[in-house]
Formats: sequence, structure tokens, C-alpha cells
Amino acid sequence: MENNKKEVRVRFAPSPTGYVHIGSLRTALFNYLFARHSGGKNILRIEDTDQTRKVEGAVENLIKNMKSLGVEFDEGPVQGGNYGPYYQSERIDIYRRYSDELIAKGFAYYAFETPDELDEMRKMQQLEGKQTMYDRRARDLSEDEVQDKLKKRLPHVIRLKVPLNDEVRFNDVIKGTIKIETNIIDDQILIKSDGFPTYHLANVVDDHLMQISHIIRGEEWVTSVPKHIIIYNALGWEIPEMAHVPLILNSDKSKLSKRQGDVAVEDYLKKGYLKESLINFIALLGWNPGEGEEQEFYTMDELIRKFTLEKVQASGAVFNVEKLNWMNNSYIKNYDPDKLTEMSLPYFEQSGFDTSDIAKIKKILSAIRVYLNKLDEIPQHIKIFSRNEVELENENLKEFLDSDSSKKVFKALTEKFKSINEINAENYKTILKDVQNETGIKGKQLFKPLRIALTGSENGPELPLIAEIFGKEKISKLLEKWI
RNA sequence: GGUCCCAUCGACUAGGGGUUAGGUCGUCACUCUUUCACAGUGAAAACACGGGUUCGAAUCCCGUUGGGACCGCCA
Repeated sequence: MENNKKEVRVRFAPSPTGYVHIGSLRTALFNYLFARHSGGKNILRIEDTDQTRKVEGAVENLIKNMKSLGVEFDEGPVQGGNYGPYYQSERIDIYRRYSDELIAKGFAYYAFETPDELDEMRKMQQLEGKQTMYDRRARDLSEDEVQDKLKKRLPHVIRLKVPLNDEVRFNDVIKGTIKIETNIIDDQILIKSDGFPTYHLANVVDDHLMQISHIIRGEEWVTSVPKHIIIYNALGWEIPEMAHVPLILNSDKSKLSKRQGDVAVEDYLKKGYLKESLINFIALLGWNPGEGEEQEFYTMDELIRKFTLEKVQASGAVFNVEKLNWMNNSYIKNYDPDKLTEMSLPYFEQSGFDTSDIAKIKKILSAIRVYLNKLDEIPQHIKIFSRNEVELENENLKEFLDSDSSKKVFKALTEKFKSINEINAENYKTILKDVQNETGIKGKQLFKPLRIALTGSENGPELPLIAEIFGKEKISKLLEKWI
């Protein structure tokens, strides 16, 4: 089983259907981590053999997203490599060659049923309560019949001739030994009637030709491994190591799906989850370093250093947004202020905030970042900084502003401002101390009315910070209203 | 339904024959802060069940139950 001498070559092989699924990201990440950890190559191969599902720009989008997340490829459609082409649609003649070989060797055969006929067959099987699978009827066609139909150019497919009454066994790095009786394996279509290969053929041929050493992919593929093994054996090829990673689940434990929330990586990025935290979080879904390690935060480099397939979990993992939020908030709180500011700009602009004063934006961020689970929550926290009139959160707050003691505080404060050039968090505190001494008003009586007058709310970021950001003009104006 | 896979707190997980079953998120309480949040401290919270094996089983084996995936001329 061990093939340490062989260079590690892994591949991420998505079909370009338009967006990158969170589960795909994790598979890609695991491939990348494994490749880097073992000094091997990470390959991107585009499985676009389904002409009906092509989406314009999907590949470019995928590569762009992966790159920005830090998942890099050593070979692929963009950077090329010695094993190309990396689009399956450009390798059609290659697959054809091997399907011909399989036919010649008696491991595959032509079949001429139409999709309608097959539907009919499946319906019957369902009615009879039998398992739906191809009944292998075209195996019985005589050589003459086949030649005749081919000559007539009847639409046809090429199917795998599964050896009957046998058993296929393989070892999965994550799941252990898996075995399946061949009698329940479908005579899978290898070449479709449009001449394109199915996933099963293309995948085996490419993995072999591209010298893939480890197949790391989602668990949904385990049941088709036996088909692939039959093909490997028929062609006399060595079978790569297999590692089927568990699924990422909805909170009801079903396969993570659109219906129950966001599944596209872009959705999360758009909402303002940081790339670092998304990667960190996803990596820990189904993998952990073990050995009593209690660290939760990892950089990509640390992940690369610690990642091994053996430590990948065998069971599925629920995608828990709550924990993602916590982790993202943590990243936001500790992020480089300048970079955070830059990343946050779009969210300020989104709510029509004037972003010409970057220094101010930075200050605001430092005041509100503790509240942010994700960047798209910025708008709701900057209202107090963007508006010129204060609207009270509720009417009950008004009494704090109308009281005599509040008026006294407001008056004293605005008076003090006149002798000051600029307010900052520090001198605001000392000024307030002075106000307290002068008026004899302290504690809640002192702070609460001010907060409410300035923000319209009983709670929020620290008042000195707010004062510095507001500046003396704005504060005076807001307070005068109540004097 | 058939086949395959899986099973430790609500969630992510550590542990893998002898542990007070550990950590993180979430929840709750307290402390701190003249606000909320942050931070800190603490609490509640799990080995699905039944049989073996063993002096001893969460840990190994078998079964049951439960959950999931797959059963396309999709990948």
C-alpha cells in the first residue's frame, strides 16, 4: 500500500457549474494541504464532459476564488503542465482510445437503448420493487447485430462489462477496507451517445495519465469506486490511494444544501467572512491535528505543517455558522487595522457612508470591530456616525434628556468645549471629570444622558471613542438641542 | 427498497482497555467595565442500545437501532 517513493500528485477535479460549494472548497483545501505537506503537486482538472451543464466563466471564477483563498495549483488550465490538457472536453480522443481498448479486451460493449427505453426499464424495476440498474441486456447482442447497428449509425453508448460473481475490495485511507459484490454494480456507461465520456471513465483515465498518487474527494463517490477499480484492473493500471472525506452537513445532518442556507463560498465572502477564518474553520470541519492539541486558530502554513489524511474524521460534520461567526469575529478583532479598513470600505460605501476620510473610518472600525461577526454587519453599527440628527431608540429615553440635571451636564460640557481645540478620547475623559466636579453630577446621571443624546441609545461603543470620532462641533450641536 | 459508510456534550472534536471522559462554539451564572459588547472565572451538558472478549470496556468484536450517501447517456 505504501508508495513513499512515488511523488505525491493530487488533483481537485470540479465540474464548472458556476459556483464553488463549501464542500468543494474543503476538498480542494485538503488536497492542497496534503500536497504541500508532502512536497507533492496539486493539480486542477476541469471535468466538463457534460456539455449540457456548461456555465460561462465558471472556471475563471473558480480559479480566482481559490487563489484569493490561498489554495494554489501547480498544474491546471491556467498554468499548464506536462500532463495536459486539463480540460476533459479537450481530451475526448484519449478517452475514446481507451474505451476502444476496453471493448477489444472484452471489458466493455456497445449498447443501443434510448434514454426512454431505459426510463421504462427503471420504472418497471421500481414497480417490481427491484433495485434500479441496467439489466445488461445489450451484453447478449451478437457480434453481427452490433456491427449491423453500428453500420446503420444507430445512436449508442459504450458500457462497462462488470465481471459477475466477484467481489471488489479496496482500502480507503479514511474509511478503511470497503468491499462490494460485483453483481450489484451497474454496467456503467463509459461513453455517452454524444461521444463524450462519463465521469467514471474520464476520471480513471485522467488520474492514471496524470499520474495521480492519491485521490482525495468527497464521500459521495465511495459507491462508485468499485466501477473505477474494475476499469483500472481491465486496463492493467495501478490503483491510486483513495481518501474519501466525510460530507459537510446541514444542521439536520443531511448533505449541505442550498435550501438550508448558503453553500457557495462567494456568498460567505460577500457577507464579509474573512478568507483566513473561512479556511481555518473549514479545515477544522472533519479534520483536527489530534494528540490532545487544543489550538483553534491556524494559519495556512500551520495547517500545511500539521495536516495528514489519517487525522481526517470518518463521520460527517455539521456546518455550524455560530462557530464560524465566533471565529470570524476573532479574526476581525485581531486583524491588521489598515488591512481591515481597506476590506471594510465596500461595506461603508454600501450604506452611503462618506469614505474620503480613511483615518476616520479606521477609528470607527476600531470602535465597532468587537461587534462584528462579519463585515456586512458594519452598516448597522455605523448609523450613529453617519447621521446628523439623533433618533431615539425608544420614547422612554427622552426623559433622560429632559431632566434638569441632564441639561446642567450638557450646558457645562458645551461650555468647556469652547476653550478646547479638538476633542479626543483622552481629553474627553478629563473634561468629563471637570464637568462632574463642577456640577456635582456623577455616575449614571452623568454618562447616560450624554450617551443617549449623542447616539440615541443606551448602549454602544465607548463614549470617549465616539466623542473623538464625532468631534466637538457635532457634539455641541447635538447637545444644544436639549438645553 | 438495495448497497456502502458512519455513531463521545445541542454543534466541532480530544481520548482509543484502568481518565473526576479534556478543549472550543453555543447556553446559563458571576466578575470586570458607571452602557452593550469584549475579556476573565465558573456551571449545566456526551461515550445510542444489547451482547460478547477481558480482572477491567467509551475504547476491541458481533448484533440492534439511528443517521447519511449512492443507486442518471450529472459530476
